Amino acid sequence: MKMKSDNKMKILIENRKKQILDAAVTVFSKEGFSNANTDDIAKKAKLGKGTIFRYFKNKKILFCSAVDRGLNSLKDEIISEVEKVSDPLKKIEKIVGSYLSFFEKNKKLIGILVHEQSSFQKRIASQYLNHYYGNVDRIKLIFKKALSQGLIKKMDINEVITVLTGLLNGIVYMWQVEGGKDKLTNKVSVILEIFFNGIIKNEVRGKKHVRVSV
Amino acid sequence: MKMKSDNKMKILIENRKKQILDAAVTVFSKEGFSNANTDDIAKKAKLGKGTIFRYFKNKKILFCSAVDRGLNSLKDEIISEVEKVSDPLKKIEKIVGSYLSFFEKNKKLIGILVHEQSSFQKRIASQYLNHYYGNVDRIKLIFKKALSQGLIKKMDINEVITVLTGLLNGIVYMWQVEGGKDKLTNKVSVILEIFFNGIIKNEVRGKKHVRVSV
DNA sequence: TTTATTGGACGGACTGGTCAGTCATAATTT
DNA sequence: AAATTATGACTGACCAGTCCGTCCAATAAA
Repeated sequence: MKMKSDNKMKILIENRKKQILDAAVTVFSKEGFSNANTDDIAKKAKLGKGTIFRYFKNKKILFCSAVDRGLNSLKDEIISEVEKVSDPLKKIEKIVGSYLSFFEKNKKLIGILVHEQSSFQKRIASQYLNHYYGNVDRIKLIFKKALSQGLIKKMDINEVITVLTGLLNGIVYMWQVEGGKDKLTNKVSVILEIFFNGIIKNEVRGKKHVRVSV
Repeated sequence: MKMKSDNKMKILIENRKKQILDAAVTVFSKEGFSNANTDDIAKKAKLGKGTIFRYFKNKKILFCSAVDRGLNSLKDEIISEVEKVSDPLKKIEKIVGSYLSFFEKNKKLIGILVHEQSSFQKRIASQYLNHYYGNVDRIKLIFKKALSQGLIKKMDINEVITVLTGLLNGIVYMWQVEGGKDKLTNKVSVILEIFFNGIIKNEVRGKKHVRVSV
């Protein structure tokens, strides 16, 4: 029985998988899940179609692997940026900055994440929300610290985080819909200015009273 | 030669179309464009498949018609709410409130709008952005007035609007992903508080300086 | 009023094309 | 030469859109 050393083996397999995932990301991003066809992915990866299915049991698993790889690297990047500073407000700045910078560098992923929601509502519940709430827990700690240090107003932290994450997702999404022309990271300063200080003039603040009638 | 009066005819056709669109919205929302099959839509509409295609040339046109109907009624609803008040800040409140309230009432549409982006990148450019920017122009006027009345800080209005619309889209989207449990309109007050006043405590404002490093 | 005629609305079986996934064979590695 | 890895033609399922037969309601004829 011939056998490569387990180690060498694993590296080879990982390389092949990476090669396939890279092709898959490109095609899925352009075509969406249903429209993408596996022949195209194989062609793009310069492999036979059979090979694709040797490494990923089926199209769905291939797609989900691409999503997971993306979400994990997003998480890693945010964490490593946030750790660079200690002040809670600075950490929030880092979250916003690294989130936008990540998607600027990984534009193709945006399409894929949208498609995931579109094609696998079920999976969302488990996988995406896990990723998402994994991050949210970490973010929550940062806000709690900001609150205890008296930096931010007394507000429901969960609601504030919903607004921030919704805001980030929305901006990234719209940027991509509009064609991703200008730099996404240009928007960091406006986002932070509004999120931290709001749009209302200081002189006016308090005079006008926000009362909502839906 | 027999012929119903043109008028009666038109009403009949409109009813039929509405019946089909309602079924289509349900199925497309649940399944997405590619996954939805026209047999199911026909069944849901209690019509034969042939009939569906008598009223809508093909699946794509049926889908787009559903999107258009939705976007138009969203636009109508926002405009009618905004017209009820004259103060620019109150108008902004109305935009936020009616936007969320619309999607709370038309939850199925959220899925469909996501799918549109997912399935018809090309069409987005024309149809959706038309709708979108049609609204944006109207919103821009409101912000300009707020600015000229000295209510809001001197900021790039386009950027502010990007943030607001991104924020709204993002919140609606996330709400739906999470299952649309609690009332979406509950979030109006936090959104406005943050958008108008920011999260930072007044005492702290200005001391801490926002400086972004991406 | 009753019966015949007819145009067009409707249904759903059918078709032609597409594509995920398989498998028998070929190539390559050990 | 044995074992492992790669390949791409093939197949069976699926589904948008068609097409022809049925049915009904409105008019005309009796």
